[in-house]
Amino acid sequence: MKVNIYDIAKAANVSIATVSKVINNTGRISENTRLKVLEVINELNFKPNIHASALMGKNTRTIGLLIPDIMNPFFSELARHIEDLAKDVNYNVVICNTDYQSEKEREYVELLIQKSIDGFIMASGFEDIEIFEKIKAVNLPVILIARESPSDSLYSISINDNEGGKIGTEYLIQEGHKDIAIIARDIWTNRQRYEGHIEAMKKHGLNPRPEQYLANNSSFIDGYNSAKKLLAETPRPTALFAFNDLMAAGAVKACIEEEILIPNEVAILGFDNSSISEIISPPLTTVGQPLKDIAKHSVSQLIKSIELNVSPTGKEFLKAKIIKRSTV
Amino acid sequence: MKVNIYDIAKAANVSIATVSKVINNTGRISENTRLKVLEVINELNFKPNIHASALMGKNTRTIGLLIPDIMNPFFSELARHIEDLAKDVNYNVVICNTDYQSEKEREYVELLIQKSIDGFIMASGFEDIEIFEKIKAVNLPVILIARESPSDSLYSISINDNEGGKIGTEYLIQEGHKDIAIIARDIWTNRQRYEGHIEAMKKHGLNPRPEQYLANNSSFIDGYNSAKKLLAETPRPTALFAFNDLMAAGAVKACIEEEILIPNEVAILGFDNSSISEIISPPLTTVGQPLKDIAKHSVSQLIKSIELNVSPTGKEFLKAKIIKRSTV
DNA sequence: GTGAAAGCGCTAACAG
DNA sequence: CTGTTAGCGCTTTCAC
Repeated sequence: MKVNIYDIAKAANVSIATVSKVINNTGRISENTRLKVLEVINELNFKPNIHASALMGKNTRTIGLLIPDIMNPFFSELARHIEDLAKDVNYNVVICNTDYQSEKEREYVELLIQKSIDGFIMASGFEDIEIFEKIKAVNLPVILIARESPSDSLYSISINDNEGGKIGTEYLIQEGHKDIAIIARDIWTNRQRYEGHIEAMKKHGLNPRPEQYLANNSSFIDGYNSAKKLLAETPRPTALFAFNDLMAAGAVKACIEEEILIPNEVAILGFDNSSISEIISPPLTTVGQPLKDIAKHSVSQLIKSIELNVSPTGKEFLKAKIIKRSTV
Repeated sequence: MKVNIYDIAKAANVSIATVSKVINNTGRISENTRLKVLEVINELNFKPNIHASALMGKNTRTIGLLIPDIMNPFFSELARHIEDLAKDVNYNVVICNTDYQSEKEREYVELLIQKSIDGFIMASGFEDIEIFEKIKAVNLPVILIARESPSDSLYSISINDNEGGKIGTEYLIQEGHKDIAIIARDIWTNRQRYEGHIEAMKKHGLNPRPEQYLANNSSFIDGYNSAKKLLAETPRPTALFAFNDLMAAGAVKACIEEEILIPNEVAILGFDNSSISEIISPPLTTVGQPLKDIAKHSVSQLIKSIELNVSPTGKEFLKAKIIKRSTV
């Protein structure tokens, strides 16, 4: 029922080696037999068994995408673009939700290595560097995205998070805000952004607030809860800078509930420029990440690494910029 | 470097056949050697090569998930739950975005069949039934979700869309609305919902509006555009029933822009009860689909089919129900 | 209970 | 240019 390379060889009156060669475009084959074989392949609708070639060390044409949570619109957009791009070059992507948990990151990496996928695109927290050793050990390329590489031997493509925190804060200051509260959880990228925030505040002679990470998680409800706390404080901060759009959306909701006018009574600045920022009302002013570019660079870089069998290294930084809408 | 079954056999002083048996819990093995082998496996951190077993016809422990668009929160939630559930039983899921295009559906199915994944969960449009024949031909189980099975030989788990359209409309009527406009695009599920809507309208002696499918797509912006058109009509409909939450969110935005009060001047009813419905303001009243249950049933059913090698058939219907929030 | 050996479908020397 | 052959790492009879 399932047709294999022997069936093709027989039908084309050649050996399986010849068939293999035309499939892979290797060796030297006369145009005549090449055409003949191709014709038979087409006729019998033959698709080479990927597991057999994988056994021989060939690519599986699937890549792994590790993200914290596909329900966060920033990551679902990223995933969408990556999947589209991968499909264009005939790769599949298996998606893994890590919730920023090292344990899950480890499990997924091991599972995917066992399946000998061709490479990783990773957008999780990765506090645990040991994970990367595992991947290096099997010589698989990995691209870190939306998070600067923690090591020189890893290729990363992301914005400069420190600068992101800085330009967001500068913009808020420029709009007249002096008392800015941060809404975020404690993960690597946020620590960078926070530092940028502090630097900007100091540069302008302003005092950063003492609390740093009010939330234990990064979703809508965490943003909402953090904002509720912040809005109850006296003096009330005049601006809320959330380190992702989902949390910013939660803050917007908190303000609406408390009947606090945005942006007049409190300004809200998000981060990411994910689809949610245009969906909510008022639409969110946010520090935009070049999502599409991140996706594009990461898959083209990864595919290149896979097919040329080289390991990319270095850090690539893309520009974040303020996307002005209605909440600041 | 990579340890294989021979290494284990040698280290445990048994044959590879024995090792294979303890891995797969097949045949008869004395407790002693079983323990011994297990110990060695652990020590050497041996993971059987999946491609080799796949070649022998075993499972690959990966399933395919075909959805229209991961950026739609309904599907990203679905995907998240499915992925979590799959991970619990050590399965990976490869996600494919079809945009409701038969062409893409076909390509993905062929690609995934070639990779001999173990089964499909499909939530796309599938106007083209021929796709299912392809899957049947290789004897792979498939679960249709969020879309009633078009054929008796396919297992589907979904709400009854006709009823969903009906209860949404009934609710709107009960709240005093007589002029209800539909916001949707022309796909199978929406046709069912639309029929339910018509039936409910007629039952109450009301005239359904003539336009059916204003949108060519199902996203936020399509909902927004459709709503803009509808809001400009005279007489203006008093209620907008969008067939997904994202479009409903677009309608909400359109109303806010036009300074039309929700729900006093126009009511908006969504469909799905996806996360977006709580994020926007005012929060969306919607026809809720039991997303988690759909996810749970579909993966448990699929895994069962895979491991018992049976093909599920029949249609399973879950209940949709009105989730009251603030837009009606 | 355990092992020898055949073979899953393919690739890659190597020989001709 | 083409074919023979030896594996890749595993499962599965079938003897013992």
